[in-house]
Amino acid sequence: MGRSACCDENGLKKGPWTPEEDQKLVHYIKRHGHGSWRALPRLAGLNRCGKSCRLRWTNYLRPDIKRGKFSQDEEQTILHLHSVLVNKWSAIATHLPGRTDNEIKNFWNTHLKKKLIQMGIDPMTHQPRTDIFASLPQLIALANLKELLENSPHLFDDQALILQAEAAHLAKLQYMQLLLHSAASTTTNDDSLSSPNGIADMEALNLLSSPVPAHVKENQVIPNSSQFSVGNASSQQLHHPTLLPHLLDPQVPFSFQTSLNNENTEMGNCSSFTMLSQGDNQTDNSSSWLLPSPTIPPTATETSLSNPGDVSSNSSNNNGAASPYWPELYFDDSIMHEIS
DNA sequence: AACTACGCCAACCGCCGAGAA
DNA sequence: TTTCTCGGCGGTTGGCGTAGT
Repeated sequence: MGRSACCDENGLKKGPWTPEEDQKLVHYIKRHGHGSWRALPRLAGLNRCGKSCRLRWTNYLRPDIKRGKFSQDEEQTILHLHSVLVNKWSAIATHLPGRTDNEIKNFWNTHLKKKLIQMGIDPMTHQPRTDIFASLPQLIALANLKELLENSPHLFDDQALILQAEAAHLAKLQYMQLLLHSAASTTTNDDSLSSPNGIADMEALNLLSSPVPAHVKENQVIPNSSQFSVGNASSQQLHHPTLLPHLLDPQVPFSFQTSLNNENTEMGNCSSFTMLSQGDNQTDNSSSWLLPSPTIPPTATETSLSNPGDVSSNSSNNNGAASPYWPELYFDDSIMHEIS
């Protein structure tokens, strides 16, 4: 059970491989096979440890390695396999010919994990996150409306909507207050920020400062409208990954269009507005958000004393008990069906 | 143009299990 | 049974390139 001795040897070269070293390694393995990795460096004339040679060969020099960007199919495969196998990179790699475990691991850590976090999905469980951070992306999207309205007032003709965006912005501030309160009460005896979820939470916190994408201000339009509403108690809660990127991904342009078809809901009067996709000029099958009219916000004291669990329990409650002042997004069942 | 921050990814580190001595 | 070597694995690091200021 001892440690590999080769790593402890002194005088062996480390760091990036030179083309000459690559050539020596490839030439030797093509002629003799790798055989014993421990003996290989000496036989091949390399001043490296066997482990370094093995990694260089398996991760880079092997002739059957596929390089370049991951395809959509490969990405889906990784997501699926990771939901089953978790961080068993070598096992995942066996299902992706030409890809190494190292390459898949890097791709996961630099792309897919962040993508899932932005969608409000726990990258370890592949389930919607149920803690207070789970609804953060939605909240940010709402809060950013305020900036959108401020920067592009000509896009909107609904004074009530402006008030509602102001309310969403206030909610963002209160949410941050809650987070600070939560952090302050846990720093002394809690290592949540160093836990896997803590890291995700830190990344989620970074999203708080995400700006309104520039193209939004330019009133661009994107394909395929998406409809969802805010605060409609009878609708299905939004934890669907398909639409959030439209709100969060700067690569996905979108714009808004308001209309004054106020509706009475359990949340009070709602104004709808539409998220338009590129090339979508019609409003009959376009999509609307229903923003609840502002209500009296909880006081700072009430907010800071709130149990974060209350927020998440609201989030998981489809019976409409959610506080109107914690912005929550809901899908109508028909829309969920359309998406799926 | 210079500096900084950030993302990407090749390579390393340290642990583990299998199997040989 | 114990000890040791080896190959394999997942986590982490550090250097490089690029975007932003």
